[in-house]
Amino acid sequence: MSDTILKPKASETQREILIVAADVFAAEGFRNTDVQVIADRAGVGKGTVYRHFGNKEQLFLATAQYCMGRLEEHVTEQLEGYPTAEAYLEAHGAADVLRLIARACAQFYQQNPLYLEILIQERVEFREANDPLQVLMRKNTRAGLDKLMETAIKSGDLRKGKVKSASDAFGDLLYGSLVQGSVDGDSQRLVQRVEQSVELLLNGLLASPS
Amino acid sequence: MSDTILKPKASETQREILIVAADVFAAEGFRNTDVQVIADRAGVGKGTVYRHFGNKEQLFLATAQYCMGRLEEHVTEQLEGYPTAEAYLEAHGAADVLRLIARACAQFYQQNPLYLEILIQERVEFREANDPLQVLMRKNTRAGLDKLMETAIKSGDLRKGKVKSASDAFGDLLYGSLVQGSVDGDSQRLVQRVEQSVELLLNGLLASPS
Amino acid sequence: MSDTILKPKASETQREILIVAADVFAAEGFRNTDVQVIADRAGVGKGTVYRHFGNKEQLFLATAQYCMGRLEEHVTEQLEGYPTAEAYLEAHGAADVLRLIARACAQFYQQNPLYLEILIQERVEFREANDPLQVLMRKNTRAGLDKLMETAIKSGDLRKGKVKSASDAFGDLLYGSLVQGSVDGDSQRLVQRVEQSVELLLNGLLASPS
Amino acid sequence: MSDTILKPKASETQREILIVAADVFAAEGFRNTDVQVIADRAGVGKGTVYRHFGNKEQLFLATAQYCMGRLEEHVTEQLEGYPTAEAYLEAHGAADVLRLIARACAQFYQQNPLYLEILIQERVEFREANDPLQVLMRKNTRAGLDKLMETAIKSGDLRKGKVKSASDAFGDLLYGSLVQGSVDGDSQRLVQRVEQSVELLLNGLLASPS
DNA sequence: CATGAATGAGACTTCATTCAT
DNA sequence: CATGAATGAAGTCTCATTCAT
Repeated sequence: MSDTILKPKASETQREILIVAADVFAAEGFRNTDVQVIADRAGVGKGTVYRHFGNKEQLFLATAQYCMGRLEEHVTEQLEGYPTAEAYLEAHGAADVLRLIARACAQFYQQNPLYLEILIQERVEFREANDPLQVLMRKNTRAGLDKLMETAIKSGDLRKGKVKSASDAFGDLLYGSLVQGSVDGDSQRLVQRVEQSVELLLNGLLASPS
Repeated sequence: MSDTILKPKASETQREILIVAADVFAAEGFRNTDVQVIADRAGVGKGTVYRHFGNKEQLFLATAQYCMGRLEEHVTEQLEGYPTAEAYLEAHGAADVLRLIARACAQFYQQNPLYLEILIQERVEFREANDPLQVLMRKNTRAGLDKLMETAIKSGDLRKGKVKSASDAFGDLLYGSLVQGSVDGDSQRLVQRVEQSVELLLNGLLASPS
Repeated sequence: MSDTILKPKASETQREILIVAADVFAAEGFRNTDVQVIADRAGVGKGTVYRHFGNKEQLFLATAQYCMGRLEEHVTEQLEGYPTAEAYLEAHGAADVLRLIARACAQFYQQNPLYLEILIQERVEFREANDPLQVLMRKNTRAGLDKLMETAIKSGDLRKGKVKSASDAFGDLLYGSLVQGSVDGDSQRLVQRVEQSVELLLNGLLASPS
Repeated sequence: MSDTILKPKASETQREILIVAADVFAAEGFRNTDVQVIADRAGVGKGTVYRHFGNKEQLFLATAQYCMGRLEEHVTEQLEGYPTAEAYLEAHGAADVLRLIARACAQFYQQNPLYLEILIQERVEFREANDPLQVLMRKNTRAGLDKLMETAIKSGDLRKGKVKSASDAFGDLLYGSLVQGSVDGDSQRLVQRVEQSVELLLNGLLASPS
């Protein structure tokens, strides 16, 4: 009300709502979720939720964004002090940086299985939206991944070929492993599954590559 | 009144409803879909839909099953006369059978993009059901895939390693490519994307595999 | 189809339907009852039910009439050979004929508790109908009861007073005992309860009647 | 906006809904009643009705409870200043207290004929519920009635006999008279009918009691 | 700014009734 | 005469959103 500093009051409330919303959306699904439930668990009035996020859809998008942010933080933390994945690449080579990224994602979702639901649901519910979050996120993430692959191909670490195809293959394998891994119920072994899949992608399935 | 054959009327009606339902569910999403719309587009009363399928959920599950069946048919058709993928494997080797399966799936979903939505939605809406269709399908599909991989590893076509991991990697890459490929909007190039990804998985990303 | 005698075929089917209908209506209530269930349990098509009884309401009314008929039969059987209650009255006096009627009704509903539900439901569902069955039945039953009371008063068995009041009191006590007795759950002791109540009505509650 | 007292708003709205609901349920019957109609006549949205009462069944039960409460109030008012029926008994004797109770009930339902329908319907629709309102009410009402009868028997006012039987007879006669009295259409003479029936029960039908 | 009572459009589902076979 | 698939009106209940306090 009269904070001289920077009234983190509002954003504090927003954070709490988002944390609760992530749980509820993940557990119930977007359509199934009753905004009243989120308000109740967050200890605020339903009107407050609407005041902060406008409507249910924007609340979900904000929730997804929050989850993505948490994932990014976690991946960055795993870089062992290197400021960027690019820097890590130069130091440890292409294979290790891809291993690290994949493992970091798997760890995050193994620890926060519900957040994976958010990722999947956004795909279903907002596929037609002009700027579904994932598409936006992908532009960033993909740009980074493409640059990484490009560097790794130029350095000779990776086989020559289209950068885009390599990024696609890595990204799709990772996405597929995370989603299917969580479906198969062994969300406890998500890291292991992803690590093994990435290893196979790196080295190839064939005994005698062409 | 003057049908040559004797009324396969009931199952005929069911098929028509399922075909319409696949379109509507895919276009609108499960929760967004109004059963009335399916009934209207199928040219039947709403009660007829409920008479045949019990409720909206079972209608969706039947729709998903129908889509899966169509996919299986398509894949089988691609086997160039071989009765099973196993037979194809013996004749053409592991690499080609995996290429064929992946390409067949990609072709199918490139031709029927909406059916991919059904696949994805089932994952979201019925993740908690005891026997979501996908889980059941996976048991079959996976059993076949595992057997294929096992044979291919024993024959020396594929690198030695866990059968399960190879199946996971191939399945996850395929699933991820299909889903992400459709998201990225180039559902027109789904086949191309999947082919390139599978090629990379077969031969490995690394220039010098370990 | 070519019975020389009197094709009880149709009425046979009707009887079966009515017997089933009585059970279902009693168990589920009129509004809750699905005609399909009656058709199924009776082993006939739903169309057959409608062919015989026109609509659900008429089916219920026919069912109620059937139950009333069964009750009348039972009461008549209890008259120990006397053709009418009137005849029984002359032979045994007013007290015994009232006891007999009450006991016979109680016996019937104790043996067929479900039929009591039919009685009660008709009151609720068709209270506004021009000729609810009960009203019609009452005209007959009441006419008989009134005549009985009139005779008994003239003979000096019963206290002088309005015939109508005596009939009302007896009928209301009987109706109330049956309904409340079934509610209280001791439908096993319906006979006992009715007998005791009738006894009290006959002799009065007061130690010193005015 | 300028109410003198501070919004008993919620319970006020509830009361209004209940009053309307009593009318509609009584006039249409439970199954026949459309909640929308109640909402419209009460001048509120349908959601408001559901917000306050949960579902149609609970709304009906609340309505029945409200009616019972009104009846109790009315009976109490008739006690001419005596705090309880027990007190009235001591002052005026058994016969008069029973007359008073019966007359009070008859008066109430003669003035509010629709409420009688509620009483009857609850019996039909909720006969299987664990705690249909009537059963609960009966426990209270019956406990009071039993105590009254017990006192009256001990005092010598009433004939010796089972307390339970006396209560049953009085209660059943009253219930039967009210229900049948309303059926017979002379709801205008309900009081008269009940008074005469009770008089007969008190003094007995027989000219020469045993 | 927060609240939560009120709202009403919207969706699922049931079932009495019909009618072509 | 019997059948049961088809129909669609009708009714219950939910929940996103608003707004007066």
